[in-house]
Amino acid sequence: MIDLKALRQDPDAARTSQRARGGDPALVDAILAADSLHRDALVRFETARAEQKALGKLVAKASGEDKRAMVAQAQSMAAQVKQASADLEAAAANLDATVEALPNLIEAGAPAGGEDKYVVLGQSGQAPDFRQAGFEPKPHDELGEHLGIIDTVRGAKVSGSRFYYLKGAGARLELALLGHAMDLATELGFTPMITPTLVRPEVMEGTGFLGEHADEVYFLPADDLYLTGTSEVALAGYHKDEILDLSQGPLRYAGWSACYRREAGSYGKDTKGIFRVHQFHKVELFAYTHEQDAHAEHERLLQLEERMLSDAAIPYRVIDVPAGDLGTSAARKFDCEAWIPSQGRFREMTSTSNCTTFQARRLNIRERAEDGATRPVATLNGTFATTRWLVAILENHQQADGSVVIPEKLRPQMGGLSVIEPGGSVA
RNA sequence: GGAGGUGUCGCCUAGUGGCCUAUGGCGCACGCUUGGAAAGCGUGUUGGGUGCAAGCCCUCGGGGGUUCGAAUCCCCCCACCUCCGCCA
Repeated sequence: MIDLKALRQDPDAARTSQRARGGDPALVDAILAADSLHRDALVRFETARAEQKALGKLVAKASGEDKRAMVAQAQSMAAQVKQASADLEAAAANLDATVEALPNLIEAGAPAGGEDKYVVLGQSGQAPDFRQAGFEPKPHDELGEHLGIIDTVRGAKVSGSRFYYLKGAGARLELALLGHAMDLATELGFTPMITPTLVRPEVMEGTGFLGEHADEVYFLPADDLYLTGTSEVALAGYHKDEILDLSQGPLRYAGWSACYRREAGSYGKDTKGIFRVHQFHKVELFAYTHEQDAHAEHERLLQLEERMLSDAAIPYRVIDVPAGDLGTSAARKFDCEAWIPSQGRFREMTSTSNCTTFQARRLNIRERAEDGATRPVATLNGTFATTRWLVAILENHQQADGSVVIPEKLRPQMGGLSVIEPGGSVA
């Protein structure tokens, strides 16, 4: 939800943002019109209600003939209030629906335009030169099968396509990766959290995942609960309807959870292996900050993601995601993309978004300003490690014989194992 | 899953249709007192929205309903507690 007050003061900023996203600037004028109608309806309702209250007090004191006359008067007043209330409700619903359609205002500096207008901000880590080593790199699914650590055939037998088993050293590698991510996040001042993955509709709605991502989401009608595609949902919902104290600095959480995605619009894309699956695990960083600190926090989240990618020895580049590809809540988004040797291109591993106050407004998460009034906080999120990273680790660290060297930082959590060999030891 | 109970302000609590503004206590804030403090005394104190402000509106777990008028009566939902059943 955008800031209506700011929109009234500077509608042009919103129009400009809409153009950068490839959206419709006329939406801004529709909101202003709906807002004005709502404000009028509010005044009418409040006036009628005040009158009714005053009259009620007189009725309470009156008796006999007086009272009967006044009750009659109060009855007609009640009808007026009812009408004003209905009008107000309609105006509010109309305003909500109109405002709902407007995505967050983009941050200055975000590239304008669609998906392909991304800007590469930097690159880090060395892509392995397999040609020089004298062999063709295998895709991760082949490596996984060869090593006996990824079983998509049985995954499909048991659960359908895009399901898999991680087995032996594969299971351990994921635990090591996510375990290391939790350790590092904790060391960096994030509170480790294991979050619910089933949430109520209002939480799903509030975090904005029922908008454009609605058909990506699993729903359990028997219980009226949604399966979350990221712990961002539970971490944002955590402080719903609360007034936070950020005087000691931002609230930072690292959420570990299973993630569920229907991948409805991706038939035929990334069908092999575990790159795009219905269920995976993820450690997500989440922060609540003052609105004015959000930009700095966003840069910090990006740095931390980069540090984690380095720990996992994954070569990557950073892109500034263009406005047209930001999603509803984000004002700015940076993705880290790993080099995937078998595909000869970079693929998304992390994504960090600055949602400014957009998400917090919907979820009614505020803080106390110096003058005692409340104001919305900013929320930010970023990927810290996921199952998908195994793809990058396996492919970039494969050797000619199909074995895979485990990144040094992950070895302690794998019992010191340094290489995954076919049918080899797990420890 | 079955039966019963509870939900009022930061905490405890009064309040079964109108009593000016939802009790009272604790806590908290400010003041008086004091060399300074404690105690004592006095004042203030549900929260939220909107407005420069005065003010106005909303708020008794949430949502509907009855009524001129609802914390109070009715319906639905939610959370918690007790007992029974089932279970990793």
